[in-house]
Amino acid sequence: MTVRVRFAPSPTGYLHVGGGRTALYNYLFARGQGGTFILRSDDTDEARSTEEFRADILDGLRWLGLEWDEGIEAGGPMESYRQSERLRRYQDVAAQLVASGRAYYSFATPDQLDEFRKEAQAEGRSPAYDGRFEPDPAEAAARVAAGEPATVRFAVPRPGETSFEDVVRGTVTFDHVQVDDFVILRSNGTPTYHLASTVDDVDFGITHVVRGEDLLSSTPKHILLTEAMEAERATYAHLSLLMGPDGKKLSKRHGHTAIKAYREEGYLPEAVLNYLALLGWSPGDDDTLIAVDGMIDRFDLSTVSKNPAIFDTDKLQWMNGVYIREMPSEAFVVAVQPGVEEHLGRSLDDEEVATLAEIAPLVQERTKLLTEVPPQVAFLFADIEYDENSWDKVMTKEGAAAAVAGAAEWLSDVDYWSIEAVETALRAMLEELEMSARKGFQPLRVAISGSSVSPPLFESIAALGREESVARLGRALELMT
RNA sequence: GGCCCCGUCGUCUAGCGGCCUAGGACGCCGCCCUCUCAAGGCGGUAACGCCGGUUCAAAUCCGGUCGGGGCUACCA
Repeated sequence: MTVRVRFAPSPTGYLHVGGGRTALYNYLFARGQGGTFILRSDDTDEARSTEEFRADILDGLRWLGLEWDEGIEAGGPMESYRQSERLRRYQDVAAQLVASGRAYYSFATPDQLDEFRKEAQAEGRSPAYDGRFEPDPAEAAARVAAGEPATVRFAVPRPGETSFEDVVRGTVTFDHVQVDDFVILRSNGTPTYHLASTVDDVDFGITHVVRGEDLLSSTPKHILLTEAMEAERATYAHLSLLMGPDGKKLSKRHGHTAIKAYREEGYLPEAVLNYLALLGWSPGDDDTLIAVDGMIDRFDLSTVSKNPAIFDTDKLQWMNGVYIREMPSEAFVVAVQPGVEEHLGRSLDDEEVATLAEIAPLVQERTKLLTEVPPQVAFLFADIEYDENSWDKVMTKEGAAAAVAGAAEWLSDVDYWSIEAVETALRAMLEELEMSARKGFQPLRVAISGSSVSPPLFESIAALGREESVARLGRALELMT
C-alpha cells in the first residue's frame, strides 16, 4: 500500500506555525515512506475564506520547502482539490446516506437544541443530540418536498462505540452517547467540515490522516462516515497542539504565529523547519541540528511526542543564528542586500556591494536575524546619526576626545590603506596616549559607526575608507569640544 | 458539567523495570578569549506533579488524585 497523506488547511487565516508543523510531519512521513503528499483546501466556510489567505498558505509552504506532489496547483487524478469546487459530490453523498438510512433530515430548531443541551448539562448527561425531536422518515420526506428547510444529520448508531488505534496516542475509544448526531449538510445545502473532509479523504485515497489534536474527538464521526460510505478507514495520527509561553493555546496575543511573520523577521526556512521538527519529535539521540534530509531518514510518526509543546522563540532564534553562520558568505550577502537597500532607501552600486561583501563575514557571525543586519552596516553607506545612549556613555568620558583626535592624525599618516595598517596605526596611537584598547577604541567606534555596538573597528574603518573615516572623526571631535 | 487527550529541568526533549547519584539542547549564571556586540571554549544552575499499589528493583507498569489541554456549533 502506498502512503497517501494530505495537508488540508482552511484558508481562514495565515499559515501559522502549528499548521507549518502539521504540514512538515505529513511531508516527512510521506517522503520517508515513499508516499504522496497532497495539498487540499478545506474551504467550505466561504464567508471566512479569502484569496489572501489561500495565497499565503501556498507561499508559506513553498518558502519552507514543503513541496507537495499532488493537489492545489500541482494537479492530480482528482478534478479539484478545493472543497468549494466539489459541493455536488458532498451533496450526492449526503443524499445517498439519507437513502440508506444512515442520515436523516432534521428540523430541530436552534431553541430546541439549546434547551436540550442545557438540560442535559444540568443533569450531567451527555449533551450530544440523539435525534429525539425528529419526525419519521415519511413525514420528513414530505416536509422537505414541500420546501421546508432542513439540515441533514448523520444517524449515529446507539448504543455503540467507536475505537481506533491512533499512531501517536494508542487506542482511543468513544461511546456513541457522547457523539452528536452531527450535521453533515447545512440547510443551505453546503457541507460541514466533517462531511467534506471525510468524503475527500475517502475519494483521494488518503491512507494516513495526520492532523492536530483538536480533531481527535471528531474522529469517531469521521470513522462512522467513512464506514457508512463503505470505505476503508484511514490510519489516524493526532499531533499535540502548540502552546504559547503561558501554556495556553498559541494565539496572536503570544506574538507572531504566522509563518510569514518569521520570514519577514529574518528567519531562515531551514531554521524554522529544524525547530518545528523538534517540537514534538526527536531523532532519538542527542542531535539538535538536523537538516530535512536527515529528518526524512529518521522520522517516525509513532515516536512523536504526546505532550503539547510550548513555542519558545529563544531556541528558534539561537538556531537561526547557527544556520546563518553556516551560510556561505556569498549567500549571506545575497540574502541581506535587499534589506540593506530598503533600509537605505536606494540601491547599492557595485563598489558598495563589494564593501558589503567585505564586512559580511564579520557581520554574519554575529547575526541571529537577517533583519538586524541593515542597521548594523548602514554606517558604511550613509551618513550616521549618533545613538544618544552610546554618545553619552562613551564620548563624555575622559580621554575620549584625545583618542578621537589621535586616531584622525594617525590614520591620516597611514601610507598603504589596509586593515592591518589601520590596526597598526591605531595601536600605536593607543601606546602614545597610554590608553587601553577598551577605553581608546570605543570613542572611535561611536565616531565611525554612530553606536557603541558595531562590527569590528579596524575592518569597519578600512571598509569605510580613509577620507570618510578621518572626516567622521573630525566631525565627532567638533561636537565633543 | 460531560467525554477525550496529556503530565521528566523555566522551555524542547532522551528515557520504554535494574545501565539514572536522570542524558542532550535553548535559556540563565560564572570564568576564559576580546576593540564593542556577538561567536567560541570551560564550568555551573535546574526536572521525574502528588498519593497509593505491583515488584528483589519504578521516571518507566497499575489505580487514584491534582494540574493542563481539546471537543462539546448549520466553525474548521
